[in-house]
Amino acid sequence: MTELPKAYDFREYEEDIYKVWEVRGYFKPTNDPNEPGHDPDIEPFVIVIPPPNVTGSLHLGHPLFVTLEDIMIRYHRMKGEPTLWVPGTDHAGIATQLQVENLLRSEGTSREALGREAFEARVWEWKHKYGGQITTQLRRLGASCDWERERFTLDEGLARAVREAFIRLYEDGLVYQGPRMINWSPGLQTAVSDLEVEYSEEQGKLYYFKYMLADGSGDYLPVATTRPETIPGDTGVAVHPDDERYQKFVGKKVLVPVLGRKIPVIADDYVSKEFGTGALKITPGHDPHDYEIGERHHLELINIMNKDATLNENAGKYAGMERFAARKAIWADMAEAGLVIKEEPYLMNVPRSQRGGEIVEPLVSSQWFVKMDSLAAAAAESVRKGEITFVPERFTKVFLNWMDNIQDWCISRQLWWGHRIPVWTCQNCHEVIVPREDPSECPKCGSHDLVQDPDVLDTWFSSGLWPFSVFGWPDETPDLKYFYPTSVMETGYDIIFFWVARMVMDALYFTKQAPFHTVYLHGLVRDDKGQKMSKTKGNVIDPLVLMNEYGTDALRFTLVVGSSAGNDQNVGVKKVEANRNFANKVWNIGRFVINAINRIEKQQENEAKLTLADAWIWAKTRQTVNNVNSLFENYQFGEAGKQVYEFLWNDFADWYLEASKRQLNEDDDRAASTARILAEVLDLMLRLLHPFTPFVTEAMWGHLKNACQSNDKVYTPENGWEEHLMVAKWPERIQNVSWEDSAIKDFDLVQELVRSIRNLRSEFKVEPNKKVDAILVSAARVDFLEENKNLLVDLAGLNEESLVVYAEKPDTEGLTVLVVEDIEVYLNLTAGAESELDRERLEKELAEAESHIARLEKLLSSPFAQKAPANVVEAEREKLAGYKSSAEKLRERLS
RNA sequence: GGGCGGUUAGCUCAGUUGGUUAGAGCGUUGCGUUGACAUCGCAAAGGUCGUAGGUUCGAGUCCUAUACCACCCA
Repeated sequence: MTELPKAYDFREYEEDIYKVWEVRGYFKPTNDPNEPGHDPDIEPFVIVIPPPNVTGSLHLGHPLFVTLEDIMIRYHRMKGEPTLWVPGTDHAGIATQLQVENLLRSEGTSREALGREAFEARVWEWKHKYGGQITTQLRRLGASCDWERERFTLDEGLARAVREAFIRLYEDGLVYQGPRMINWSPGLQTAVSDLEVEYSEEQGKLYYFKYMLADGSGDYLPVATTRPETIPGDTGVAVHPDDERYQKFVGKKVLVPVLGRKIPVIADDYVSKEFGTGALKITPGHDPHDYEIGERHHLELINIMNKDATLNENAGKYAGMERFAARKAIWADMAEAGLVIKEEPYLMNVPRSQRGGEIVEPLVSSQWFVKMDSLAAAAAESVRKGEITFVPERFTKVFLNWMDNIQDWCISRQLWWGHRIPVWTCQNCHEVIVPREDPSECPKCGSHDLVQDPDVLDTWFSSGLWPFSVFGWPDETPDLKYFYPTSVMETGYDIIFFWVARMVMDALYFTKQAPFHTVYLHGLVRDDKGQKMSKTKGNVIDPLVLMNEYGTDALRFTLVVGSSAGNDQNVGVKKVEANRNFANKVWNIGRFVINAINRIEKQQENEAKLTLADAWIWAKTRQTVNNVNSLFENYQFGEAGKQVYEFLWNDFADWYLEASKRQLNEDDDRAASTARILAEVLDLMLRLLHPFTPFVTEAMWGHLKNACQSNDKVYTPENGWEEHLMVAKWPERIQNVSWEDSAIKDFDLVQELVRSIRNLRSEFKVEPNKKVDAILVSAARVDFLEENKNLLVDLAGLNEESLVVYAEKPDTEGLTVLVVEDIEVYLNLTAGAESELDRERLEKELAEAESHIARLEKLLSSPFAQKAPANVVEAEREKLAGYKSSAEKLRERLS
């Protein structure tokens, strides 16, 4: 039997343990529908991974979601359910394309130079080279996913699903193409969806100028705008219908500055009388609100901008100028023409691209859209009916609010990396073909001159299908039949619209079922000061560095424990370090228990009556097991982990292990019984803790199992030892036994006595290893004290030989007293007895007791005594009695 | 403009059926090599639970108002 090292070294275990799990096939679901003997009636637990960006690098969000999902998966697996976690990655159209384009740039070439096909090949090459990185890192995190079912949003099967989905939507009239106002990203040269635009408040200017009447009267309408460069696109000026100032202008024509084009003045209640001058220039081609007003009033729509955000020929002399240069030029010309009134500083909402941050340009462009209203209505209904619930619950409202105000979704992207839109146009007869197989000729005219739409689909279009496409949809595969719908969708609240919403809509539409019954949303990870982590701030903590330094378990535990669902959390290195220490604590508890097991020589012959410590730790164990079960059922993983942590450290290690040391040296039956309790409690706790910190628990459990098996006199779990902890049985709730409450109450008293004695020793500067002579006095608790005086001897450092218990107070001359409820403890503290210090201490204690007595007497004479539940009142009465007897003893001593 | 979350110890945060002296980790202070653990142990200091009302026998927890911070939607 080799001695275990004093400290847990995660490097020794993590990699090997993960390999063993995988080789043993533990990541694969039991009751696999593709294997013989499959029982379709057993309900599986299934999670599909929120696929990380295939070229992305690991950040702290990954360990967070991996840990949460792994916790759920391991918990259900240990409960014996068929459990499947499908891993995979996302092709992330824009992000990936940009990365490869950067690479090409460094090679002095570009995607345009390569051409579409060569570029795509290049991206695949990149994907094969770096795509594995992220999944390797997920493995390091301990993710127990079924790697044989790993998918990629751009793999062949998913491409089929995407095409099928597109075609069905098209055939049902839910996908359409047409010119609409969209968000254009000039740098990326693609349309983006509304969700990919972020608005940031920035200091800008409000420009006031004159819209001269076309009748030559010299009268003008004062107008304010934040974007003078769009003036050439103006096709109207709007005022509020009730605005007396401007009513006389409505219906007249005004002249577009510099260009001199005549445009109408219209009345519309969209205009706010208070904003600016109360008159609004309308540019239907370059502002979403103006677009709507333009539609209402049939205003002309003029596009003045090129795709690269320079102005075009419709802007007259400004053609070719970049948008912000044009702003200056136009304003200068207007000033010269005497049209400028004033400028004032103005805080404006600037639309910026979520990726890259450049200013997005609203403009009209022909794109593909998904019609959302019916899809959204179905999704909202499903949630309202309770088919899908959110954790935390408050996101239900967020979700429904979005669904109720849905806009059509722009799904085409002018990129080369992604699912190509499966639409061909016959160049001969202009027939539009949306086929399931790539066409070679036009079904209408037979022409072979077919051209496919050059655009690709928004990545989220394929992500939305993920919960069923990963199982082979549209085919009715065994996996789809058995594992779909899935159970829980776990992801960050920041993609509730991007992803969760789309999944729900797609699933209801294509599979007629909600894709999962529960959505668990986690918060964002921030640095230890609550700042968003970003490379520019330099406050990014690399998870790999943390794992290398402190171990995976420490990182996992940190991210889950001490945070709650849906709330952001701050993570600092210190916390991870503290949890590394916890892993070490678990390890050393294990070493102690194993050592105890190894020293047992004789099997337990007679039932040893439980000691107070035994009864107490068992009661606490049961409480912990039951609490953790409830917490898991309510998705309160952080609190569950914390409870195990506190039990192991504060109850088991600090108290029971200490108490067990003597018991292990008593007679054979007692020793064997104690070792059994140690082993059983540790076994249970390792099981409870395993989903959180899978490595150290698996490692220690293996050692525990070995020790128990090589000394099977001691302990064997009810159902025997499983192969590995990962597939061991989860501890279900344990029934309460009658003696638990009194065991807890009694041990609490012991703890209080021990703490008081320790405090007093510390106050009187008694050497830690000095045994103190003591006398215990209590009329009512002689038996209790006799039975448990060993605990006081061991835990409080009393002198065993001289310790005596009395019912009646003997001569205690020269001894220092402390009082806990009706128990007096007289200690022989040579330095202290009868001193001023001692007196002061007793007076302080008396004062404290008296203040409690006053407080409780007041409480108990208030309506509380009648109205509060009996047990609550009783508890207060007992406290009062305790304080009263303490006070009495103290007063006696002081007199 | 609408909505949501937060405000608890020096710092970072827990605290889900309201139960009566409010918890943890880190930090601080003092003591410590008792064969599980110095990646540790024992102890100490430290909080009118943002503010003001209300409901209640009882409020960190429920309600109303309000301040500040953060976020989401428009």
